[in-house]
Amino acid sequence: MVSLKEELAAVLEKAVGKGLVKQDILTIIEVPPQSELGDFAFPCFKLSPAMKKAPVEIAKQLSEQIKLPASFEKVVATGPYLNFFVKKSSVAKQTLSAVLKQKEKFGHSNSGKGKKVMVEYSAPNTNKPLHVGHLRNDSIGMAVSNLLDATGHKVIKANLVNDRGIHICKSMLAYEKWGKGKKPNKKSDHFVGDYYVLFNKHVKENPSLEEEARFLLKKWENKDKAVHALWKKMNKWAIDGFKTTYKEFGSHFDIWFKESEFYNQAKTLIKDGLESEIFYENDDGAIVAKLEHHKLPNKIVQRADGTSIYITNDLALTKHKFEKFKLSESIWVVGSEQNLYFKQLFKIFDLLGFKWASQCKHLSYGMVYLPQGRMKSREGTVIDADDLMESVGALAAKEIKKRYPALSKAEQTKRAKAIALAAIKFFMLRIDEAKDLHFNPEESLSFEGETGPYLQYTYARAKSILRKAGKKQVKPDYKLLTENIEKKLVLLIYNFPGVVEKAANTLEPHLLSQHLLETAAAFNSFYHALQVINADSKELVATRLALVEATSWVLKNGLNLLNIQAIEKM
RNA sequence: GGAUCCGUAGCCUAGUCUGGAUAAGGCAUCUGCCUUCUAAGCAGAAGAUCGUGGGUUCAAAUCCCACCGGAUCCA
Repeated sequence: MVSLKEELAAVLEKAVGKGLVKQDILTIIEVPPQSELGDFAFPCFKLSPAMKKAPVEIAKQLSEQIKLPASFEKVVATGPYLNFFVKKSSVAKQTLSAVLKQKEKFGHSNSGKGKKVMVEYSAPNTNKPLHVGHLRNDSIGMAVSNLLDATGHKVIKANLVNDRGIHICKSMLAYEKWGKGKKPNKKSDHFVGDYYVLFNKHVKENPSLEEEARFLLKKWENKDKAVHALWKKMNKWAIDGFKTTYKEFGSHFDIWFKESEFYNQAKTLIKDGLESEIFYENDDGAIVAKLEHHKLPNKIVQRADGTSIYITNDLALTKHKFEKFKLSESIWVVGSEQNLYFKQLFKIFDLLGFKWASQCKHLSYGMVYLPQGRMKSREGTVIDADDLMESVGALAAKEIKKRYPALSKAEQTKRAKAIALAAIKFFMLRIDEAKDLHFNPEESLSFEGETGPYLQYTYARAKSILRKAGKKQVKPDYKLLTENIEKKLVLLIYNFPGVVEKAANTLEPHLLSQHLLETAAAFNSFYHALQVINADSKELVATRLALVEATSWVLKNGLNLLNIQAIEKM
């Protein structure tokens, strides 16, 4: 389907002649600030020098000469702008009939033409439970995966568990000292996390605990049997706990990697790097990647004692990813504090000559802050993921009870869960991924205004109309959609696939979030201004029902792409 | 010390990549609207030196430079 914009650009190219080609014109065409002005606009300033005329006159002249494209009904010169109006009925027919035919899920999974992409997200540490930061990470990771999937790519969702290192040793040490033999008496990842907090509490009085933890890590390095047994036991507790949280939140993974499995697996890479003089050996024996000529600080890739650090494991894991899974692209959903790290990592891949180096992308997102500042898990000042879901769920349940006291307990719980998750996820996905997010547990999660529940509510309203209307007897007549608000809705529905495409290409789910808010707002205005079931004629009822159905389809599919459930009743 | 990101009404954000018409929403405040399809909604009022200063341009929230403030990372 040729887009309206392209149709317009083709005609403008002919009318304007020389200077500008279609590609230029496409970037110049814009949407006027008020819909009354028109649906598309062409500012004539750029033509002024070549035509040696004032933009206002050019607009006037073009408005008289131009031959309108088939989908357009009117062109008006407003000052220096050429404003075009689309033919409502034909766009409505085109858009709505196309949407209504697509009863199924939006998009075309695995069309075969797309890329094979791995999206790595979440990346928990096994010394503590998941917190709001992970929820932002997971929300973005899932949304991006869904967007890529819907736009024809094969997506592999991966979770890299950071299951080794000094942080785990701290939890292990505290457990050895103050919890030895105890079994989890609460959610098992929380049980493990408590010992991490306990360690950090005691280390203030007793700094030698740091030394003991390092000693434990040494023993782990040396494959001490008892230490490995404890490590495995506590990691299992942690990961079992994560799995419950993921299930509740709706995070899915196709594959799990563990950092420990790639620990010290980069020996060949290190050797190659040394031979090709991309790496060099420091005086103390540490291996360093020479990046200073590439406007980056040098990066240690292996410690003086020969042990791996995080980047060493990433070197090995990434090579494994691309080779084993034959990826065309790999995306890391990781916080912005790692921006430099990923620049260095990708530059090292590039220098080592991996041709997939250019297909590595860091989807950087802003940090989540609490009113008291940065979260510090060592001090326990974090918003726990499980606690948050539970408290928002309780809040949602209260709201439901207020509205529908007679509703069954089971239905109440079901709805409360869906609404709470929508509130949390949409809060994470509404804003630009790159921006830091200041999270205030008391104020941040509302069910009103620009929220997930608002979108769910709008969907439920639309579905309610469709339920009450029953079966249509008459065919829609798209010429009957004459109101401005109807036209606005049609154009928003029309734009939905394009927005999804762009959000997928730029890895910016918030573009979709914003579009859904606009669509919902337009639908609610429509809902209040005009009657559907009680409209003047049978034909108008049928036509508006088609509009309602198409809107509900956009909302449902849009929400699902954001990994948010659309609920039929609310 | 160096690098990167951010700064838009009391608060939270969209718009910045790709410059274009009166800077667009939400929260909070105020006024209306439930005997018509779900009021978690709608309509309206009020609220902005787009951090500051300079530059480029017919045109700057948007591009460039400097500075201020905040965050992050590196040493």
